[in-house]
Amino acid sequence: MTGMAKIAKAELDLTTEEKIKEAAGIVFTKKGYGNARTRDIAEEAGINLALLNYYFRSKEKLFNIVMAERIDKLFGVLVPVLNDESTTLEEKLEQITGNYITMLLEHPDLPIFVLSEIRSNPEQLASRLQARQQLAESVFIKQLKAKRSDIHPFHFLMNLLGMTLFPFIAKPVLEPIIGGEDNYRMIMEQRKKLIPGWIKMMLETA
Amino acid sequence: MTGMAKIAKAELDLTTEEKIKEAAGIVFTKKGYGNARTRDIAEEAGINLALLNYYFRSKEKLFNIVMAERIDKLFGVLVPVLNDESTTLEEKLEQITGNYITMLLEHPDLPIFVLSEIRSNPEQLASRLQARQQLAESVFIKQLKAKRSDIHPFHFLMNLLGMTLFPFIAKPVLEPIIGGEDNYRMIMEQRKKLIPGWIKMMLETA
DNA sequence: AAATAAATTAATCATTTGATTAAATAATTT
DNA sequence: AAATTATTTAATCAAATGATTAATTTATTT
Repeated sequence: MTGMAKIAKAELDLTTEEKIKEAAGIVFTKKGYGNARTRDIAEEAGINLALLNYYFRSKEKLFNIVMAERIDKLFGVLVPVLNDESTTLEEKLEQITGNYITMLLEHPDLPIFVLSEIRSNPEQLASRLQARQQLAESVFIKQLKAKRSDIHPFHFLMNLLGMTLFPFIAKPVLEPIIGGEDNYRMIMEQRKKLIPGWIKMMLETA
Repeated sequence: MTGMAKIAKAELDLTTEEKIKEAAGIVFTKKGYGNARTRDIAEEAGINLALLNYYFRSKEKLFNIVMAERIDKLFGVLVPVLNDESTTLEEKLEQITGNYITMLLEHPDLPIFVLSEIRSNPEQLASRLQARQQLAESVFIKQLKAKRSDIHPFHFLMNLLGMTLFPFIAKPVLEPIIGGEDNYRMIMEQRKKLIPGWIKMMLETA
């Protein structure tokens, strides 16, 4: 009612459209496209179901918007680093691992969401990743080749991403085994330094 | 019509129940529970839709049977090796990587299927993995601790599984980048020897 | 062979679910 | 303020979908 409140409200609250998109992100990410109900999303957003279609036309269109954002988020950590001419290979390793682990501790089910939706709908989504040539000719790959010409550079990329992302992909299985959220987080923090070290080791040892 | 044909048919063909289970495995694995239609499964199996419910009562019961089999298949590669008192740590590394890669080249979407269904339904499924204590006290973990007491043994487990499983989880993204199925398979065959070597390196280098 | 049980099918049901409509309310423009 | 446009809601629709039923065919038992 007061000016204060008005301003606070304007800053804190999201528009209806944003609320729906936020809710859709939560529900789609948790349940996947097929298991998500538009009614779940409407409820999560605290809006009437019809509004979802008013703003986004259909479940599929809403999903595509959410998915595009998630793909950007997941690959946005990687792509800029890969083509940075100004950093060494070692710096790139540290950046990629550090950036990913920091981001994924906040959004742990991002990788499994993106990858499992790509699997269940390869035509639509895999095409959106025009990484192809882009990655193969990246600075990062060239740096790897220069360091170890005897082993295909993709091996090291797989190792880096596997060691970094897999613990999040398998989190529902690993976390209880490790002994809860705090231990899990601690282990992941340790890996920010450990993984780049291990990759360097692989690159240097004959 | 001939005796020959009869015998061949009896040996090659599956019972209706088995056909449905096979088809359910294919459809559920490709699409996930939510995106799979019981009609898809019936069609894949070449049977009438009603037969699915005649044999399995419901989509959910059928899914649980398929999922239990898949969980067994995915963890069956790991668990027996982990508790083998008769093999060295190094032998275990080779067995786990070799067994997994061989199996996953035939069933590449097994890990993402199991892990993404666990994510979208943690209560039901995560409980089925009573690995907890079992894994933490396994021979494998003890051998890791004995070799490197300064680093939590789960780090090495994550590395082993991450490097081995992640390339399959991300296959839809990686395979096109690598340059098709043949190249992908070749890289994976190389990793059977490379991964155990890298893990040994991590364990030995100070 | 007759009777009984098991397997299969076509048709249908009931619910869920994505989407729409028409009316009501709120905001903006004239 | 009146008119217009944008937003929101309750009610409803139509299609998809999991499941069932009753009848038919096939296999097994008596």
